[in-house]
Amino acid sequence: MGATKTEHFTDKQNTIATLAKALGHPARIAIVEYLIKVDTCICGDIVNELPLAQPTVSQHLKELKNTGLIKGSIEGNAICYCINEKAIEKLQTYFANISTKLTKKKENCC
Amino acid sequence: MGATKTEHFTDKQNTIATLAKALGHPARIAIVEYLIKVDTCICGDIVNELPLAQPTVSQHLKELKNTGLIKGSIEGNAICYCINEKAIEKLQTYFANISTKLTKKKENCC
DNA sequence: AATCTTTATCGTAATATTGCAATATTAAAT
DNA sequence: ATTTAATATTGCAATATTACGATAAAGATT
Repeated sequence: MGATKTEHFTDKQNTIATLAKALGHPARIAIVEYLIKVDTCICGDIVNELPLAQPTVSQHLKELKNTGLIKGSIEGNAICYCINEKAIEKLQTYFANISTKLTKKKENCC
Repeated sequence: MGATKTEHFTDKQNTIATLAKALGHPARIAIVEYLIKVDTCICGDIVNELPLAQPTVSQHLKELKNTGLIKGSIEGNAICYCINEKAIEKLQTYFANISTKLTKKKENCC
């Protein structure tokens, strides 16, 4: 035990959960926010932006990349990371949808 | 080590990360979706809706409650759970905001 | 070629999460 | 008062996550 039982849930549920999980750490939120702030892909100084050791940052970047939230391409001896807009859009759409459903909710609630 | 270093990040970053983390499991996504689907707070059969043992579900519900994503009130010998719209709204607003920022992005990107 | 810079990987320790059986709790029903 | 039903808590095993020092890899600079 200890491993998530993904097989019992729908693909969509697993996808959203995976994306949410990837953003479930303040460092990774900070990375995503930084990439949006700099508004470009010419990066290479993400480590200096975070209050964590370089291997830790590298690990968080890897995780964001694995879930598809960011993209990275080699650019000389630096690596150019940037947001994957499609992944963010998935989350945006998801929460917009359930938010809409909630506003249509009857008032028979606590 | 092993514990998240929340103290180095902003309150907002920690808040969003906590909410995202709570939704970072398909079972908890399924619970939230179910609560939205039934469109009411008269609950009491969440356990039967999920492919997990009762203690496991109870644990997931506790986690959602701790992060403020759902509310629960005792109603006889059943417990009435429902969505906390404000928490969902926080996420919705957050992703809508960064999504907007992304569309305004220059095209100097990979 | 030797060195510097940047990022990744390995190894490891500390902590957290997931899942469930067993048990407890609490209120309703008999 | 006993039983039933619904949910919570405890205890524990398996696994995952977080963090970082040490080291490796690879292109840039000198």
